[in-house]
Amino acid sequence: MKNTNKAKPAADQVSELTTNRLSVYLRCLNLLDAAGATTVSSQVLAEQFHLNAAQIRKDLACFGEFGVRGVGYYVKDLKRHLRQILGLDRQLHVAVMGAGNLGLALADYPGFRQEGFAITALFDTLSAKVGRRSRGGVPIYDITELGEVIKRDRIDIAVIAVPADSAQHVLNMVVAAGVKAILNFSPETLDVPPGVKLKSVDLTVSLESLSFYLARNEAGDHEEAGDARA
Amino acid sequence: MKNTNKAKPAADQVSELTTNRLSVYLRCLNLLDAAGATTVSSQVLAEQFHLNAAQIRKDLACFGEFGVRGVGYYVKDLKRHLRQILGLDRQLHVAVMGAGNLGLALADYPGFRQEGFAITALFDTLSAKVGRRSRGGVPIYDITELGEVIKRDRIDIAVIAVPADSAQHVLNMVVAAGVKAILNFSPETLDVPPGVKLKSVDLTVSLESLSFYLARNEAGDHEEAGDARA
DNA sequence: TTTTGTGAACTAGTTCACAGCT
DNA sequence: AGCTGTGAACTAGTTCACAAAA
Repeated sequence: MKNTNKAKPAADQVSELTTNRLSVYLRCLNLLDAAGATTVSSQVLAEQFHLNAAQIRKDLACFGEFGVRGVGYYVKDLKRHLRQILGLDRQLHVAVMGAGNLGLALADYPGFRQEGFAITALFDTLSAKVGRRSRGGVPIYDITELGEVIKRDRIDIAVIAVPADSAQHVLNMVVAAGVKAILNFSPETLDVPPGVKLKSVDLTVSLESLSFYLARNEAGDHEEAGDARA
Repeated sequence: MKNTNKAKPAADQVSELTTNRLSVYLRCLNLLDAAGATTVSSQVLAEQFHLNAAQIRKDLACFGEFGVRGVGYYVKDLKRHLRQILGLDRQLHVAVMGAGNLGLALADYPGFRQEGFAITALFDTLSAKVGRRSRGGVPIYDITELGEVIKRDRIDIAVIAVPADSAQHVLNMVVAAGVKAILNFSPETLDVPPGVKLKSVDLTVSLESLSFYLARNEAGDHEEAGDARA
């Protein structure tokens, strides 16, 4: 019954919600480690962000038995395991498509570099931008050089930050160049071939959901906001 | 049983997943309207983005009966309803906290202006930035002017794009100034008082979930990628 | 006939509660 | 005693399938 050191049997079918939380756990462990903690219980971890202790244990249980009963989890140990599970134990190379405001900001975003991602290339079609660099020093290439640069820099992940009307076209290009994982910021429903993972961040949807909340709560403003019932 | 023209009985308890989809529906309807379509069925709408027709009907049913049996939905009509439900029938004022790369990019992001949001203020602590403007013309104020400007510009939504270590502090300030809805881009677990809505976009988590996918699929590369089983 | 609106069935995700290690 | 790992119970979300309306 002991798993023979690799991953657990059911590990193929891990939900996206779980993997997102693993990222969050890792971030918290980095903090705890920096603060000098050697062990942490799921209880304490759960209180930090507003989460349930059983959920944390279940999430981790998908990948092995990392805890020690009566003690909790060894911070450094669990950190290492999470990094390995998330594939952060080697450097991943990232390219950003579109050197507009958003593309340039993402290319220089410190949060990406921090966890071991290397953003090594920006792409654009505007010849005025090609050949220059982002403030942080990421070179801007012409989109026609895509295939070549992606091979050379061994790009693992492409970030799409181009206008909506060219998003699908650009996606097709990076897929053709062999990229298997894409983070999309354009507000479009994009099609990807099987075997390629697409994750979308929709900024407009996020803002509009706040607008929805405000519209609802102004209507029922006489009620105590936040948890009005019936 | 007919709802008396306003919202449906159970409309208070609408899930976030549903409201996010409403945004997406609206975007699609804008496209259809521009393309000259007068009606659309849930079936057709569902095929556009990869979604289920029953789900679209259920989502809409939370707010009323907008469809016509045998016909579908009148595009202009449904569009107007969705705009009203999402609170986009009036202009919402947005302030961006943090005039770094990301804050400046968000302040000028065209997708926000498009659906009727007005980004009217940026805030920062660096005196070198204060008094200047973003490329798109949004003025940068000192954070000490926060309360005053938020009142004057009637800010409805604050976007947090400051470094992680000052995120909670900045959040407290905008809440104290009376803002009831916050879009957070910092990678922190933030606390908000009841009655304030916080929505977080975590860029690092998004990238790391792609990393996880890649790590998994390289391990089992012999298998047909995308839906490998057992 | 076509397509909505919706109860019923199903699937996924979360929380509880406790046996079993340390 | 303390805390993990996990089946069982529960809750939320999705899809099916069909009666009722145009």
